[in-house]
Amino acid sequence: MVRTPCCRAEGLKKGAWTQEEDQKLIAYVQRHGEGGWRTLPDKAGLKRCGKSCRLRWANYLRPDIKRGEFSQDEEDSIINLHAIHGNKWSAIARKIPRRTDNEIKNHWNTHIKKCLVKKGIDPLTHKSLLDGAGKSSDHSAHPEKSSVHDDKDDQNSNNKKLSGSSSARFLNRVANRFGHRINHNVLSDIIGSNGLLTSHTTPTTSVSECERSTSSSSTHTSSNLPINRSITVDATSLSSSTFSDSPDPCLYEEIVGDIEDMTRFSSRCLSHVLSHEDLLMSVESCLENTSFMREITMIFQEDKIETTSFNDSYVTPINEVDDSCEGIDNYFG
DNA sequence: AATCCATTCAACCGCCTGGGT
DNA sequence: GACCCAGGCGGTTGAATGGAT
Repeated sequence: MVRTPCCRAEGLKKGAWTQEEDQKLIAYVQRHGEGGWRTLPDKAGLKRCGKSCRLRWANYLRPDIKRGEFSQDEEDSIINLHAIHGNKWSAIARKIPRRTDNEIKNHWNTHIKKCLVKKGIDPLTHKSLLDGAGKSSDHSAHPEKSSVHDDKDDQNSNNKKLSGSSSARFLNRVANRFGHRINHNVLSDIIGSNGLLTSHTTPTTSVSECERSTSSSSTHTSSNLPINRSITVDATSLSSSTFSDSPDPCLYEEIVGDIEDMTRFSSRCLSHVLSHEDLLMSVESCLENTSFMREITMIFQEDKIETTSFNDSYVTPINEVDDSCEGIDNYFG
């Protein structure tokens, strides 16, 4: 059977919508509601593709759409959400009231991206472009400008200790996933550490500042590590096709039960990972564009684990690594 | 005034996903 | 399970616009 095309090619209008077309579409949707886009053009007397109608309505004609310039708060939110979701514009749009994904996407590409670059921040990874310099990205220089995930209270409340067993479980899963790519000794050393970990969340770079000032960026500095790094987890942009192997059923229940601990652990652990030059070399391909973190997040997603708490702590500053993570610290010297 | 160039953003395109059968 | 369909999504395009020369 031949699949019917989404719209008849012949006689369909393209390009900018006229006022008359808009009125027809608005009138039809108001009368019949949204949906049935494929048949809508005929019924509404429009010579447009159904997709085009849906897009026009969703991005322009819907009454609850706010147009015009983005506020500082909105831009901040977009940057923060982009750090979490990546280019998942619809996911971002859902959290920015009255803005469409298309509008946000455009604004990102035309304004925000440039601002971040101007500030020396990689818009893809949200990491400093001046990686290794550790100078202009001193977070402490602009503590008041940290608008994202600046939840110290959460930090405190999350500061409960991790059991070594949950750490091991998590890393077992990580090892299963990445064993083919990462030196096994590294992970086994970490697993063997049974390190007690605490969570740390940190603010990311202020978004709104980019337009006001380009004098400095506000990522984190480490007093004891040469390179400033923050970890950005793109939880939703992960492709489910990344992994073909199924979750380990033996570990599943325990992992679900320990998710909070594990998210904290993974965040801390990977801070170490990302802060260590030698390991960086060995897993260079994994770390490209923080794909390593993304894929680890994927483990949680695959297990249908609520990622809220993980997202809340998606950035972990290197300088907040505490001494309780003995095994990892020992490994990294 | 004419031309060129950069920027913006509405709209399009192709692919993917989920639901129904 | 295979297939179809509708809707949704992200990337890209290109017309419109404005500034620079």
